[in-house]
Amino acid sequence: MDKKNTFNELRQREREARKDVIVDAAERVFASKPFNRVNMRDIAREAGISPASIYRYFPDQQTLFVEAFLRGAKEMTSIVGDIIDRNGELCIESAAEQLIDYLTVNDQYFRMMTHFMLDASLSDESLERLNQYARSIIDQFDNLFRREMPDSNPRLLSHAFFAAINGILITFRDYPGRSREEVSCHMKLIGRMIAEMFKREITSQEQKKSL
Amino acid sequence: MDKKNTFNELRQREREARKDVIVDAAERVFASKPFNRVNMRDIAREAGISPASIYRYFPDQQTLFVEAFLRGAKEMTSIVGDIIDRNGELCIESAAEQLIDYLTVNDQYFRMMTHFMLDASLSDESLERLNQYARSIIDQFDNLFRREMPDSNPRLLSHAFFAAINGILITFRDYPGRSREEVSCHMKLIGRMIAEMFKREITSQEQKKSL
DNA sequence: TGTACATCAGTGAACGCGCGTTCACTGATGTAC
DNA sequence: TGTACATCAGTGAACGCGCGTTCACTGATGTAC
Repeated sequence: MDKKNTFNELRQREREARKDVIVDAAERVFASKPFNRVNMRDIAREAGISPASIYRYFPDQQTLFVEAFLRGAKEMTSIVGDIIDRNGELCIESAAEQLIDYLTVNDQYFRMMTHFMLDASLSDESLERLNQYARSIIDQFDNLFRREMPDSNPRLLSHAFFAAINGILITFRDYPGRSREEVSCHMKLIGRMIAEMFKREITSQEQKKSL
Repeated sequence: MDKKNTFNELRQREREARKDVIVDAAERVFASKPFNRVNMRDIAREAGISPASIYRYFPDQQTLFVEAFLRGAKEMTSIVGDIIDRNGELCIESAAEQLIDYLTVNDQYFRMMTHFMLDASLSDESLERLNQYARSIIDQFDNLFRREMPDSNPRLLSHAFFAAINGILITFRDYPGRSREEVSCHMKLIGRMIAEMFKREITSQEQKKSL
């Protein structure tokens, strides 16, 4: 009985490992071409298996895509966390700048996120997983703001900041007739500007409280 | 010779009128279902013609879609202009709020805009037309800001404001588990908050200048 | 140790659907003589 | 006024492609007796 369990566990683990191979392949494909042109055959080719095999591990495309997104997104979260921690001295400007920088260079996940936000008709489960993720990102921003205004609820600020950063990336991403470098520079400029406004907002809120 | 010209002109005008019928139909379809599920057969049905007929007036789908977008977008521009003019007393907050309101209710064009910004691989001509449009919208924001800070260049502020509004709409549009009403309310709250920050930014810039 | 059977990974080929677009054709209207 | 011809709108049907997904099958490995 004991043995049987270990056997099953092993087999289960192997199965998970093979699932991972597919998700890894998916991530690589997403990194290599625009999200909306990635298909199952691409991923199968990258993983070195037949398209049909994918369906042994994932019920449908959407589930795989969300899985791959969340995998990469976890890295994104931790980097966002690092950026925020590294800027301990109320340097919201530099946090904004670094965030924009990171999301410009590694834009696959950002693209996927916007896709899920705008076009996708997701299953309830996928939706729930994605929302959980969005919340975890916004939590990070909470940390950023709470350091500067303890005993306040920074949730609204976090929402606004998150939305503003999203807006900058989406709006200027494909700025026509500019090099990638120039666009990035412009986005960071705007980002810094908005971050300054948030900083001022915080000090103003703190002043009000101390009255 | 004279007669011939008038004849040709007439025919040309009739042709334009029929083109309009198609664009009108397209607009109605876009209003009735999510942008990414609209197809040529839908539009043909709505216009009461066969799909093949559309190709007598438009070389391809993209051209028609951009045409339809720009048609509706013109209305959007003029409404944005009205909102800005109506809020002559530096009421950026209320401008933001009304903008968000309008773009939430008439969300077709906003959806199309994000589509063009993110997914579309457009022809140079379409791209140019869309950029011209984006510039005209940003010009409107310039007007909003320039009233409060004459002799300054508000372009960066306009960019930032435009991006922030976009970000709010995209980020919270499909907020899970909330009614349309609640979502709209939340977006307007965030919008007002950000608008206040912009107001403070303006007065701060003006103070600096007067030193 | 051998045999019959179950389980599961993996696959090539095909299914099926959506959809942009084109083809070959009809019918109406204008034009030249 | 009639006739031959050109032009153009409009269309039903089909083409062609992409792509998610399923089918029917093979082959390997484990299990029961």
